Amino acid sequence: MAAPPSSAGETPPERATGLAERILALLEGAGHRLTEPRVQFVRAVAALADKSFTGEDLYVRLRPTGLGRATVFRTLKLLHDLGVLSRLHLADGCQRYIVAPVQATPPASGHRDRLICRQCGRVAYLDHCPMEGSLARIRQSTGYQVDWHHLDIVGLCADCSSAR
Amino acid sequence: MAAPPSSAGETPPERATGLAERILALLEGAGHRLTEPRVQFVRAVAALADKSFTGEDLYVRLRPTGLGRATVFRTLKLLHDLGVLSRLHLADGCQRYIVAPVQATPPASGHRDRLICRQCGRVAYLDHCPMEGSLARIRQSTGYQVDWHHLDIVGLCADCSSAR
DNA sequence: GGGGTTACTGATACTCGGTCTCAATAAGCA
DNA sequence: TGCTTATTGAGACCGAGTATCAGTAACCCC
Repeated sequence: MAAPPSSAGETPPERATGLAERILALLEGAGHRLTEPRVQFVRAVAALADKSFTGEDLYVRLRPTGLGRATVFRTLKLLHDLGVLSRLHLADGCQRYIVAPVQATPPASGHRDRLICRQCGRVAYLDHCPMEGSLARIRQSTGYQVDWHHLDIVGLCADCSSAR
Repeated sequence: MAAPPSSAGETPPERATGLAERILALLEGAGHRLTEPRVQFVRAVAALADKSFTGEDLYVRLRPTGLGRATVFRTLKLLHDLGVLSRLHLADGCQRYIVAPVQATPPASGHRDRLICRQCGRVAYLDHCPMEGSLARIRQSTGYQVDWHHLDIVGLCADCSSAR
């Protein structure tokens, strides 16, 4: 169920540029240097915003520019630590990354539940956590003290389901 | 957050034996041979019921009996295909297995949501999916056609939280 | 019980996704 | 300009799991 390799449906250039600039500013603000390989990496990530991708996807995409494998995974980890990227864990065990949503006021629980399109890899976020009302009930019925939960919802986005 | 290697809190021998017999019967019923290594494997799995474990955990546990690495992963896959085991995907990306709950009447949606204890690895199941009521709302607000979802809830089980 | 067929086994090499190490390079600052 | 240090790419390595293959043993028929 990997996203198709074509660039159809990719983030429009002007939006990607804005996002890349924001990520680069964040990187610089955190005291990291803005090197050429990093700028290329961030641009590639921004072009894939709204979609999920693996480290390998990015490496294949960036290899022609001379970027090394270690650098790709290192920068992936750096952006994840900075909160720019977040990890998805799909049912097949495959790990993918997505650009985390930029929010003025993050939800109190510190997480956002995601919808992933199994066709194009696009990701959407839920405004409200469907679990919110259930946690007290779960604690009562199971005795478990819930620390956090992880919810991934997989389906077809509006575009992909209307394209069928 | 790996489960402690001690055998404290393990499934009681008489329950584990009953479970092992049921799994072996299922294996035989599906046309597979009941070899000595398989019986040992199934016993080890049954002793870990209610808990989650990795392939490596099982291999380490069974290695003294002479069971090979390939056989452990092969049998893990076999039991997973038969529906005896199911896979967990934790937030750290680590994959674990658990003995799937044996039910007279499986839920209509064909899945069960799980609670995992981060201390002892024990797994509990929710009777009702907390997502049930939300799916229509999600479809309306996002346009996504939901195929399936994956929910893992992590916390402390009653025993572990009272032991603190 | 004997023999043939074939599922199953353990050893080992391999794959895949990711990390670690290290010497070379380049960004940033005095 | 020169120094310090973060960053880089190459490549070895790691952990979890899979594929291959020759040997073994379970099962079935006689």
